[in-house]
Amino acid sequence: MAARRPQPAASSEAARPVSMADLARELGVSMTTISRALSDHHSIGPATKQAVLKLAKKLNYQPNHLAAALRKGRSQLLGVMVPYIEGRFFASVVHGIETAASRAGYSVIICQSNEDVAQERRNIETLLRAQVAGILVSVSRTTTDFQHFDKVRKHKVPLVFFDRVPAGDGVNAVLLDDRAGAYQATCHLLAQGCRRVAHLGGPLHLNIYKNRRQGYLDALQEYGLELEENLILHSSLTVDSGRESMAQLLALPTPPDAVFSAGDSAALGALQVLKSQGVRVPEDVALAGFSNEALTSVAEPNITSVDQRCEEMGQAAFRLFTELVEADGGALTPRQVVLQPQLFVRASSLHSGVEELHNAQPLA
Amino acid sequence: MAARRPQPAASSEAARPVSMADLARELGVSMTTISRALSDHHSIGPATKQAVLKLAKKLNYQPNHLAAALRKGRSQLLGVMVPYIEGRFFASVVHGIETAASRAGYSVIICQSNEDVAQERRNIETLLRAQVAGILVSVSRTTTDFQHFDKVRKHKVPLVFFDRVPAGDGVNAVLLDDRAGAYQATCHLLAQGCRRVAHLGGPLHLNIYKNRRQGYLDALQEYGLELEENLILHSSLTVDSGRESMAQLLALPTPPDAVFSAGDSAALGALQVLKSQGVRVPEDVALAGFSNEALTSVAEPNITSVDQRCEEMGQAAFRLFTELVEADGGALTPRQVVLQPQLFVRASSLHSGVEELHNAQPLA
DNA sequence: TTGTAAGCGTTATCAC
DNA sequence: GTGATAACGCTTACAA
Repeated sequence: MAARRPQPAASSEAARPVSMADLARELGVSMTTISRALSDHHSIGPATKQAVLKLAKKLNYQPNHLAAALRKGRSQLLGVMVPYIEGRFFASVVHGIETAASRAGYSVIICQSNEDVAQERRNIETLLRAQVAGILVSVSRTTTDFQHFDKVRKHKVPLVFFDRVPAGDGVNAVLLDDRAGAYQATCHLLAQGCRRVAHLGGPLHLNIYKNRRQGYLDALQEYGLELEENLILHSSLTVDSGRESMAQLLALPTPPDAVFSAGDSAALGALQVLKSQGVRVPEDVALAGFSNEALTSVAEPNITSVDQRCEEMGQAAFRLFTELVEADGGALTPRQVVLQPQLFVRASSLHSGVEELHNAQPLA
Repeated sequence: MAARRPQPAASSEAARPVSMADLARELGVSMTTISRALSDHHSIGPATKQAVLKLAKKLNYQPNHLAAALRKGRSQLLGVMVPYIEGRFFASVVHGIETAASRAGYSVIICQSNEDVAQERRNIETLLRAQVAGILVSVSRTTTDFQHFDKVRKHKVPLVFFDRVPAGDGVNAVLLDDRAGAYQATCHLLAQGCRRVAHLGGPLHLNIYKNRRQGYLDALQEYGLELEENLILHSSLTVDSGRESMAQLLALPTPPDAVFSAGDSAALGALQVLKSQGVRVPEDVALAGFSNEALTSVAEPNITSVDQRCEEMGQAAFRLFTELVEADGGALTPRQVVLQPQLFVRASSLHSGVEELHNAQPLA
């Protein structure tokens, strides 16, 4: 005799999970019959099918997905990689993905790159070894070289990027129209009568911040306003950098009458400084942020912000994945899905005399 | 000929992933040798080993975890189920688990029960079918019957509960000492000189809220104070219910001089009502919450709160799992790990004349 | 409608 | 130190 069970189970209890072979033996039929009965195949007698199902339930049979996946050459596992899972944005996107995936019979393997390319590379390897049916990824901040993703394509594993995507249009991706969101927010501030709108921007090597800045610029142009360089300040967009930037803006000979921040935390910092200096919000300075974080509804006044449609992004990413699966061999040209953000207008930007809005108004 | 490749690949490109057999054929050695070389087995010549490794790299060989798992009878997949992944608490716990797991070579499959027992049952089935090496779970709010978990034990799959655990001590679990956290927070309020401390509690059928209430009661007793029933209000602990409860408390003949809320959202609601009625916080009413959510540092004044050690909980849960794996057949008696919460004192509860604290003080 | 048997890619046992 | 080969549990082409 050659190979034996991995765990010979020195103890008395064998406790081996029941397999199709067990069911077949018990019922005196072939494994084929069992397989067909369980997978609802058409050529199977209703009587036999019932018998199999009944026995399966009785013996508490659990199909082994690993074995099926090995045989079929594809698993029901979906790899999802995000920079980190904490924080509203990625958690919500993952929620969206998981919900859609589980409905479609997929299980989600979650990985974090921790904003580290090396970790990102390792995760890709791990996912490929796990034989995932597809990979959905939002790239790390430190990723500039995308070779490790070529490997995914080489293995013919469907690959979808979301939110943070490599430059170029040779990839399948779901992203937010950051430019449009920023444009909407800035236009809203201008529509309130503000004419000196400042901008707190993020690092320009990231697409999202470049686009948000562009949306801001486009809005100014739409209103025929001159661009004032010293009203634009770039930073890491933390609460603290928002404070610093705001202090700087207030020190200008002619301070702004509105601020559009490319992030909510910086908007919060700005708000704190404004209040501490006795500047009224929104009367003296109107304020809008980006991301629609929970804090926007906690700060006083509530902060107007651009919602990123996190959950829809997750759903869209999964849908794109399923399309790739269905297209399979058919060389599908890479597709980019662009989601439209939604402006939530709150008290921090309303000049209309309304003191506070508890329920924010989404603006089409 | 019988069975053939699942995807005969009508197109010209076969693109089959390279297997051990391919390496063996190429090098003219047996598969055994390949396997040994790759898994760093002791009986293998250094020369052959190098040759194998080199060829593997050259042909871009990727081990198939599915096949290995099937053969070995155990995978490197870890099932994690939470009620939902959004929100600071569970996201952080999952972060902790994933970080520890990936370091140890495990991949994490994430599931959400959406607070629904039926979904929870389905998820358990899915995880078992995926042949996970273990399951880490925080049970849904609607779970009262725990039979589906018996199935996990029957399959000899290590099972660890965290935070929300079934009653009884027959399970492996990691939990927070909610009583101690509540006790600390209440004692802190009492130490500030407050003598009429109210309590906003959650649904008592949940252990965590029962324990937080108990901690509150213990603190009162410690200070020799009488329990006043009408200072205790139970609700769902949302922002709105916090508002309602606070309004009710302020309407009392003798309103409280402090409030300990079993949740941060309700504490925020209470704060809003206090401020709108011109009651000074903390001078007239001191305030403390539970969970140390991000909002506690956004609200003005910042809200004192009990931190739940989310990440440590994730790490502890994974560590408990590994212990179970190592103990294996050795019938290990179920173990409960209890984590100590940490009080973050902020401006909402400080009578010492300090107006605001930007950096919260953790209290041992 | 049912059965036979090959094969997915790996690991482990035995023999050399 | 190396090789031959069975086995893990499942799906499926083909035969009956």
